[in-house]
Amino acid sequence: MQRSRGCAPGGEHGWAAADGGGMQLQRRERELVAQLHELLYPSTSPSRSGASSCSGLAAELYWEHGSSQVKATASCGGGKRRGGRKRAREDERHEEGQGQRAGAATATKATTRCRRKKLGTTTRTLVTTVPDFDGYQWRKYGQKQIEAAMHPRSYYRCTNSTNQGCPAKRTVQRNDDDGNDNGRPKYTVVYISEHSCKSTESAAVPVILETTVRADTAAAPDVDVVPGSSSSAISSETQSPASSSDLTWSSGGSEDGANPPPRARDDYSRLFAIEDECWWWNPSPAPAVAPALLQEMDFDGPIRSPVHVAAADGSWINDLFVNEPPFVLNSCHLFAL
DNA sequence: CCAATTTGACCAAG
DNA sequence: CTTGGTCAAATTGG
Repeated sequence: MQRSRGCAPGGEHGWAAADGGGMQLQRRERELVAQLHELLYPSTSPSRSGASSCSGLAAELYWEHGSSQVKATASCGGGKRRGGRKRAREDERHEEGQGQRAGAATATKATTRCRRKKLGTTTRTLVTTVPDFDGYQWRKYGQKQIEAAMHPRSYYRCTNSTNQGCPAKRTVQRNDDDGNDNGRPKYTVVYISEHSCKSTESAAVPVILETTVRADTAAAPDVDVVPGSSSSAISSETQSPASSSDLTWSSGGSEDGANPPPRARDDYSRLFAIEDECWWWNPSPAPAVAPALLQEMDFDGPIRSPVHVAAADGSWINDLFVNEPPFVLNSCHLFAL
């Protein structure tokens, strides 16, 4: 199984695909993201000065640890549609008889299949407007309409699951309540298990996610890491055009993140400055795409976010997901301390 | 032609 | 029984 056409990291949702030869862009993206990572969480490496902006990520990032209850909403298969059809399982059943039902044939499946969440697995929940942007490559293996949710839930697993047996999985659901009143649907992304795969060319660098996970050790000392007992959240007002450093952190058990944590907020407020602004990735004059126009885009599914990182010297290094048109939804500026 | 997505069936946990 | 998670054939885009 080779990925000659691999999509950009996490890019398998609908319209995200269709990369031409953006391998380089992709790589670049990873680098930038890695930088971002460092800027945000200089835990292991000394922080560097400089500013970065990651569009899309802007919106909101709620993190929860442990087996938290996800609210739902999804990434329907709105984008590109490839295939899908009925499966003649019934026929199989007939041929094989009942034996298969609970017997032999099931054996193989039974071993691999793991219904529901395992108790031991780690789960992290993220609420964002750009569910695709996590630096990993995922392969969709299912979609399900959840009862309580308006939108279906998409199931992804790491593309290296087969190669390296990476257990990492994730589900993406579009929130129904957050509404599109502002053209930016949010998605709840639940990450199950951690990546055991080595990031090769096809696999992007573990970005924000991993970092955030480590919030317990370095990034957010305040945050309790006990699974299910705490959660941290970053939220930003994506609508206010100039609401920079409008962040809300929550470390309580509330899923909404209503409790403004102690100092975490302070620290991160300085790190984050989110603005509802659009950046064009191309240094060269890009088509004047009105921000407003962007909001009108109809996102049926998760979107991949472009990355904009500022160089230390002040110049902007813009990077966009491969094959993406020169525009972004919004951006978040990250200012390193 | 290959590989990723779609999508309904399957099936175990609650 | 209900519901959510997974499988895998079919399908299609590149």
